[in-house]
Amino acid sequence: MDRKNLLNQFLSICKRKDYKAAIEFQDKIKTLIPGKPVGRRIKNICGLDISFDKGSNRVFAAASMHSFPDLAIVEQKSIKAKTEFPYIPGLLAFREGPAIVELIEKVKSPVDLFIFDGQGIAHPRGAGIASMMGLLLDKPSIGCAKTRLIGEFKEPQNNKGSSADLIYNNRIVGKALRTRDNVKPVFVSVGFKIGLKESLDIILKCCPKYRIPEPIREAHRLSNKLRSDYKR
DNA sequence: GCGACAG
DNA sequence: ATCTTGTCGC
Repeated sequence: MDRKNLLNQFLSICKRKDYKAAIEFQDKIKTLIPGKPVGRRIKNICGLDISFDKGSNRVFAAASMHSFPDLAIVEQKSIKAKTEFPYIPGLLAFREGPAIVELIEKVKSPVDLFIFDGQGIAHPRGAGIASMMGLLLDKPSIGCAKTRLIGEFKEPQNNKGSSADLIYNNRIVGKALRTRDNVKPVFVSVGFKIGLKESLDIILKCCPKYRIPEPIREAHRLSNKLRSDYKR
């Protein structure tokens, strides 16, 4: 089963809203996750996020490309799309994935790394949205969620840069990372083809001023802007 | 059965 | 996630 087939299979499941197949798909691909880390130097980081329209199935996906480590905006793209899948904890990728795939086709700059607003391997089946999309798009990726999905952790120290292990099934699946002094930590986990230590380092460097990494924060702004502009 | 539960 | 005003704190 090559990448193209996996992607088509994934999109089919999303369209059919096949919850059972979705879970089986995650169990099947988790053997390919997190993949072997790519040592290549990271120059361009792409943050991704989606905003939703309250009463419809419309979604607004945005990508914000930043040079690294200076974090300058290199390119930004956003699209309007539709989603069939509802939000179900553990199956987020099936709701947001199709729009992400469509969006990525419009991004022209070379991507070295994706940062997703959600979990990587810190997931019940080791297949959070960052891991799944990293695999399907064949790009290194990091999961950076605002809240926890699974696992236990001890509160990290209150200063920026402090972190604590996120433990699940007796394994370290990620870290609760303080990206600013005295703010709630974010949950960082390996997505695809990158190590945890490097992930933490990168996320921290993407937060020179705010709790949320600049690429994701910017993508979030973009998707919300597209939504508000659309409603007029 | 009960509680938890990314966005 | 989205719906929303004021409000507490650096």
